[in-house]
Amino acid sequence: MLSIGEFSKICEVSTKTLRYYDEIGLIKPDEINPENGYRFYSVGQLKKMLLINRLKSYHFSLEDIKALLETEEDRSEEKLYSALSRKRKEIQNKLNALEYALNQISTDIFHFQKGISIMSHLDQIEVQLVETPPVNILYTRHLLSGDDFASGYAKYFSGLYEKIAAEKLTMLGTPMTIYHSPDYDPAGNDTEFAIPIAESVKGTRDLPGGLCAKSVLRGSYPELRSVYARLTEWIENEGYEWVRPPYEIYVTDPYQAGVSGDIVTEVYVPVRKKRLID
Amino acid sequence: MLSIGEFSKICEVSTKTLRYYDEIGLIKPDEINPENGYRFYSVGQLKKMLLINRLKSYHFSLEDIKALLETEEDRSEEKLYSALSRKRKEIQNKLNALEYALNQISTDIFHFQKGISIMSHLDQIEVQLVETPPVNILYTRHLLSGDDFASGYAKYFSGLYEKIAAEKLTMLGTPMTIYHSPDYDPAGNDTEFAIPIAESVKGTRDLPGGLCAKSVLRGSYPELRSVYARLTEWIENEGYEWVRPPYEIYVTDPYQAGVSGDIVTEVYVPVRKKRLID
DNA sequence: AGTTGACTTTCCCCTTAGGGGAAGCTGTAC
DNA sequence: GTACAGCTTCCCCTAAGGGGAAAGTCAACT
Repeated sequence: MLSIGEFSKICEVSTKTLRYYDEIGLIKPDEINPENGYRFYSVGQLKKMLLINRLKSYHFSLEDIKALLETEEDRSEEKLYSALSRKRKEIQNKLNALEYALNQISTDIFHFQKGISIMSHLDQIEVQLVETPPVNILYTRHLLSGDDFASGYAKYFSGLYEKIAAEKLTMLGTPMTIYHSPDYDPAGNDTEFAIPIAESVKGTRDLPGGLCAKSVLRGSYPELRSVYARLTEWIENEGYEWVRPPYEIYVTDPYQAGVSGDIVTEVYVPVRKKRLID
Repeated sequence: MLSIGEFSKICEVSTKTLRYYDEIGLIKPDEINPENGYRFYSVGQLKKMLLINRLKSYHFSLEDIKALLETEEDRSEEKLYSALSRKRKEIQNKLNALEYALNQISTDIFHFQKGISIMSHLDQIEVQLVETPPVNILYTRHLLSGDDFASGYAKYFSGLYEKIAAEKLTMLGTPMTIYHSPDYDPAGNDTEFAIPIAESVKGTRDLPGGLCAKSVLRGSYPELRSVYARLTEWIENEGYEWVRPPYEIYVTDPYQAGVSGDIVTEVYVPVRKKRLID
């Protein structure tokens, strides 16, 4: 039997943590002295504690770890296996995100050394005023949260493509997304996926044309925020105002373009001249 | 002027978040209608908000971001530059940790497919009972937290090496670490760095010899916990008990060995035969 | 036998960066 | 006039413990 201090030292887990794990039922000491309440752990529990530590290093939550460890013997192997496989994907995603951040911060540092201010790229974004024609679109509209944007994009557009193929419709342009939510909600945003087509069948609608402020982004999607910011600034400076939801046209298929610099996205904000208040 | 909803949509920041940032003083709306309390943001604030988002993606805390943005104009550039440089190192470290985790989880999954249980490597660790001679060590003892273990290791051992060189002392072995803390504390642990030498000068002491349970680790340091767990198990099974703090001997210099498999570490736990309670 | 210091116990408050939801007010579109 | 969308404040909740207080207990050393 090991006191909490000894157990703590061997596993490199603080006694605070051990008491907390006892409290939440993750790992309870094999024996508790009923007279003084002292916790005692068996050597057999060392292996369990190390497993907990390992799963923690894979970023499992304590709740998940508890559930995995409580699974009955006969099913535990496969359950752990599938959990690990899922976690590996998550780790890979985090790794990609960190690599993106590392790249960007390195670029920022490089720019600093050349005397370029950090947000100055925003002023370089060009805005045009264009008149767009109305267009008939095949659409599908869903609540979509920021996390599964990539998967939602893939799912809903491939649904539209299937329908186009099945009903032998005529595509007139590249896919686009229309943002209806009045504000940003991490839980989900009202998003319309659409493709311009020739035929007015069921599931299509008219996207009205009109005056738009337009910018073209050559780069990856996180940079879209800068484009919107610049468009908004331009719109205010030139005395226009937003009239309908903005939309994006994906000129290049993001699944075709490998390098992010190859991705071309057009951003449109429908506007009208603001009437001066007298 | 933009309402909180418009500002939220453009920057992809929830209105909850914007109110929170207002509350903590990170970014306050340029104008608040005194009659109804409605928040209004200027287009000029879009750039600031995007900068906040970017710094957030670099894992700066909101407090740090606030401090960076509040710095007076003339000093802000260099301050931001040094903060970015520090953060880049942090990101690199996180990236390395994630890569390690990805490697390990992949190994676990591979083992699963071959039917090898996840913690079974622990049972493979061999333990010997050895009699160690007393040895004279040059030492330095410090409180050291888990985070700066690597840097502390480098700092304190190079200090010892310098002294050995300066005083022309005779090294009798590779560096070692003795763990005095009775339990693990993330804030800092009582750790002694030592090198066996021939001369009994000031700054040396006698490390008593005696019976030890010993294991050899060929692998990276996170695996040490398994070694200690196995040693503890062995010690209890064989009827021994811990008598003094354990220590590790770094047979290979970790700065020389490139691949983690090349690193050899000996772990010693001083023990004595347990007297049976009659 | 007494005392000291190390070890353990419980208890309470604090952390980050907001999310969820209620209750109530306001602005605009029909 | 009346919906309803949008805005306000207010309060509670999160995950994984850390810090520290007050008090009880153990083992070792006088």
